[in-house]
Amino acid sequence: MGRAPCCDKASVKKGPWSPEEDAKLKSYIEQNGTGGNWIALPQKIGLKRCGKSCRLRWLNYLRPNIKHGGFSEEEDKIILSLYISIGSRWSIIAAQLPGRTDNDIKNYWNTRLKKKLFGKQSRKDQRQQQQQLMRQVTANDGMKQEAATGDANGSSSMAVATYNWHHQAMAVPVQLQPVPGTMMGGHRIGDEVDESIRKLLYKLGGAGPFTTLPVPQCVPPPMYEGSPSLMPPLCPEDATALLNEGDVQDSSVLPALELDQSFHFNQVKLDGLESFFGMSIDQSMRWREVSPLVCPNNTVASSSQGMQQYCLVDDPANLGIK
DNA sequence: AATGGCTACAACCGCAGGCTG
DNA sequence: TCAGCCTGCGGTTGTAGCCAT
Repeated sequence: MGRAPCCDKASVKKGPWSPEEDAKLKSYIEQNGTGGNWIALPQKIGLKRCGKSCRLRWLNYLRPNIKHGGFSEEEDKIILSLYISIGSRWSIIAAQLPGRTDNDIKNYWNTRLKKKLFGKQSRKDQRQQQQQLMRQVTANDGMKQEAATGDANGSSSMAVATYNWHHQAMAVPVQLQPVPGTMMGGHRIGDEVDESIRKLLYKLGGAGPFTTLPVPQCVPPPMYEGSPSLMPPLCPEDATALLNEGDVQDSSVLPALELDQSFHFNQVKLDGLESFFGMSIDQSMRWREVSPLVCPNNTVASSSQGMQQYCLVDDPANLGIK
């Protein structure tokens, strides 16, 4: 027996919302609330929409105080820090950015930030950077001259000034807001505790995202004539079995582990990280060794039991995670 | 001016988990 | 205890608009 569909797909409208539909939904929710039942809501207000669709439209677009586009560098840094720490938990990341929705952040990550991270900038970004650089250069006569002449290596100051986003991201420590509903210093943060977020944070790692997780003691595959092997790491059976378990299989649960393996076996990712951290990363380096570069507060540690802690860029206390 | 490719974003889809009867 | 319902989440898709050629 299959799952009952959330709505009759034949009779519901799909696609972009019209201003009239928006107005109907908005005014109804503002006056009456959702009534705790999204499925019944469209029928109540005469909308030929699926309840899920209404919910999404309200949460991502119609809700008051929603910001769209125009992500600041500070927001970039927060998103990046949290992505490195907890992976694609967009709802948690969104909770740190007032006015932003998980969908917005997810889209922003997929279209912009990921490309920055892996060294590919959109043409729009390139143009903006170019324009910004030109403004800087023209504002500074000396720099302007240098840009025109170039140095002995044939590179100009324009090249030297190439946007180094990852350095900027690392340079400024990110102060994050405590997540509502988490414990801090033995007491709750505020009375408006969001239990669901707290539960979610606990689920991330049992006692919290900063909990310890077993790390398979994998051996890198042999190198062939000095070239990195495409073979997967050689892991003990128990570690492999662990990796096949649902909890650990989810790459977003174990970002540090995933990155660790990626360092060895995915040249594309390696290149991206190398470019991101603005340094040369040796192929033989493991994430454990490199992660302090990502986690300047030494939030990564290995114990003698082969357990590894989550990589959190910021002090967990700043995240309201304990 | 036409067009093909790319980008950004809104919306959809399916799954997992919590709740309830 | 369990089946069904509902919500929330994350991944994916569709498409409008922009840009380069």
